[in-house]
Amino acid sequence: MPRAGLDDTAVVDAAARLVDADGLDSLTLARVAATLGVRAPSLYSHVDGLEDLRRRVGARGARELAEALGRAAAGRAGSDALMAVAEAYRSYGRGHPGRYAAAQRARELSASNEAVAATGAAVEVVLAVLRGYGIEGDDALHATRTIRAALHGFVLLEAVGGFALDLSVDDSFTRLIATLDRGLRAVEQ
Amino acid sequence: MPRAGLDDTAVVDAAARLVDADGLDSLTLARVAATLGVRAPSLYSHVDGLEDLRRRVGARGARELAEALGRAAAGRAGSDALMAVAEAYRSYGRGHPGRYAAAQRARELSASNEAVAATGAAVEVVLAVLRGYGIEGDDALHATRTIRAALHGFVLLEAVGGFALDLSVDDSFTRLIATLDRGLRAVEQ
DNA sequence: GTGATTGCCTAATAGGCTTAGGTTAGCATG
DNA sequence: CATGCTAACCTAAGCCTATTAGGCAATCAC
Repeated sequence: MPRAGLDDTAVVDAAARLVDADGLDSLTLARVAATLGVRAPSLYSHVDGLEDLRRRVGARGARELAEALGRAAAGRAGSDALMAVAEAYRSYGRGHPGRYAAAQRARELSASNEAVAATGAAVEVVLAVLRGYGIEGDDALHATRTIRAALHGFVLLEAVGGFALDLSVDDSFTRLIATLDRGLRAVEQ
Repeated sequence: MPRAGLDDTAVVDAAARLVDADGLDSLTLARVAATLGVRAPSLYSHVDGLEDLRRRVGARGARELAEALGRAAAGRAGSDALMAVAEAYRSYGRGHPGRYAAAQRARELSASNEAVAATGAAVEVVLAVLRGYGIEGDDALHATRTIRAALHGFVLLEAVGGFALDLSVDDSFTRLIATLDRGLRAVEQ
C-alpha cells in the first residue's frame, strides 16, 4: 500500500479548504480523511483529534487575518488606514468564512500560542491606527473593542445571510466605517 | 406506562434551557429527551428532527429579543432610546446566549415565519429610534445594519470570551454606544 | 541488507440522528 | 360502560460520527 505522505500542514490545509467551502460545522475527520485519500483514524498521527484540528484551523485563520490587517495598515494613517484595515478585515472574512469563524473561538484558541500571538498582532495594528486619531491608553483599548465588535458583527451577519434586504451591502459597510470614523474623531476626554 | 404528556412547547422549552446553559453546539435530541424523561425517537412526535428544533429555539430567541427591544424603546427617544435598546440587546444576549446564537442562523430561520416576523419587528424598533436622529429611508436602513453589526459583534465576542484584557467590558460597551451615537448624529446628506 | 520508525490500516466501542413498525394510554363516542 | 381511534411513546435497526487499540509494512538511517 503506497502512503499518502501527509503531514500536519497537509491535514490543516485540507480542513481549511473544507470549512471555507462548506462551513465550520461540516468539519469532520471522516470528510478530511476522505479528501486526503486516507481513513479517519490515520489522521491521529498528525493531529490530536477533531478539537485540535479545529484549533489549528482557527490559529491559521487568526494568523492570516492578522497578516492581512498588517499589510492593509502599512503606509497609511488616519481615516485612510481605518478604511483599509476594515476592508481587509471584511475581505478576509468573506474569502475564508470557515477559517474566520474558527478564528473567533476564543476559548478553544486560548490553548494555541500561534492564535494568541496572532490576535495580539491584530490588536496592535488597530492600536497603531488609533494613534492616528490621537487615541491612546485605555481609551484606545476600548476603541479597539468597538472597532472589532463592529467589524466582527458585520462579517458574521454577511456570512450568515443576515442582510436580507435589497440594499447594497457594500454601501452599508462603507457607512459603518464612516460612522466609526466620525464617532472616534469626536472623542473628548 | 405513564406518559410524559409533552407537547411542542415543552420540547422547545427544554431545548432552550439546554442551549442557554451548555451552548448551542451541545443541543442533541438525546439530551433533550433525557431531561424530559423520554427516549430520543419520541421527540419526533413533537418536532421534526434536530434541525427543526434548532429552528424553533432560534425563532423563540428572535421573538424574545424583539420584544425586549420594543419594551426598551417604549417611551424613549434619541440617544436615550439608543442606549436603552442597546442595553436590552446586550442583556438578552448575555442572559440567553444559546437562544441568541440560534436566533442568528438566518439561513435556517428563513423557513420560520415567526422568526422572520420577529426580525422585522426588531428592525422596526431600530428604525423608530433612528427617526429620533432625523435619519430615514435608505440611510436609516444602512444605519440599522451598522447598529446591528456593532451590537451583534459585541455580544458574540463577549459570549465567546473574546474580551480577554483586564478592562471593564461594561465601559467598553458604553463607549461603543457613545461612538455610534456621535457617528450617527454627524451624518450629513 | 538490517533495524527502527512511523504512516496507515482494520476492528471495535460508544454515541449521535433518524426511520420503521409496534404497543398502549387516554379520550371520544355510542 | 364498552368500544374504537388517535397519538404518544417504545424498541430495533441502520448509518453516521469520534476515538482507541493493536498490527502491518513502507521508508529511512546506517
